[in-house]
Amino acid sequence: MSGENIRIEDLLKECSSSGLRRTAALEACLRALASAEQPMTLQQIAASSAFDVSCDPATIYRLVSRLEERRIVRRIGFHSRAAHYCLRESHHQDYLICRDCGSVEVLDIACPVEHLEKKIAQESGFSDLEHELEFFGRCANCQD
Amino acid sequence: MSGENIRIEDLLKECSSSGLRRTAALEACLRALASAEQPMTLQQIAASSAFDVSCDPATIYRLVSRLEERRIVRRIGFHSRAAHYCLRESHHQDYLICRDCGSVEVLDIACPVEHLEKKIAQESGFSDLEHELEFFGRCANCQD
DNA sequence: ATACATGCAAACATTTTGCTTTGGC
DNA sequence: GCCAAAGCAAAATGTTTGCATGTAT
Repeated sequence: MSGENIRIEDLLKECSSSGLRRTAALEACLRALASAEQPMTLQQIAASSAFDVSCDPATIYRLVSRLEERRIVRRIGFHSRAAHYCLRESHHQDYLICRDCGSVEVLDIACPVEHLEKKIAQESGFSDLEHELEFFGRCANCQD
Repeated sequence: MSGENIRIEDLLKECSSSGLRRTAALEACLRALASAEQPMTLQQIAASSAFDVSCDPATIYRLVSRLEERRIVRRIGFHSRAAHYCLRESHHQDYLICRDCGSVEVLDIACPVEHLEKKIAQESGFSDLEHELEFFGRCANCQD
């Protein structure tokens, strides 16, 4: 777990140097996100066992928004009503989602889209390009 | 425009044979979707000039839901609060979205993910797999 | 001491449902 | 005539903002 702690510490430093204050809610938020195996909704963050302070939903909303602006977290759409968030890992992840039960699996594949990104950036004039790739289907459990 | 009409007619036949009734709202809905160059929200469908009857938002919601179940339309997440929908074209489309102004461009690229889909289906046990690929960035106009 | 962060409450946008009436088959 | 579709209204859900108070720097 000390590796985890170091990771949180690094993230907190990044937050501080980008102007955020080191509050209990911020730490809890980062811990929750770091401990998750999948992208989480704001509700899931609040309910996470790693989120050990009580705080208002609006606070989590604002925290995660600030983290997103600073590109410390990444927002992911999926198809649920609520947005999902995850720490922006060094390597990009794609997802496999069940249309019926909503389960999410991380696809740790070599994403075939990376090289396209540069080409699209050039042709379109867009900057700061990134992509989101999801596969939707029906999982084994839901096929009956 | 007669090509368009034939296309709508085909879609209506498909709807009928899958149990939907041919109502004015259904026709208007299909026309709106067929005339759009981009995926639309339910509101945009209602506001489309091709949507020439007045009808309740709940009706459009239910219509589009039925069309989605029948896989006549495809739902797309983007990152806006409202879901977007488009007719399920024969060929798959990917998108380029501006994080700032929300503009959407259709990327008519040869999508490099198609072949992955089968592999993922096999390994995961998922069925009816399809994917969604979006690029997010900042468009030329918003870079200042 | 000064901003930034939080809690609380309320507004908002969109989706979703229940129930009655209408209209396609 | 029967059952699906539409209209209307209301609930549910999740996001977003305003303002007073608290707290990290």
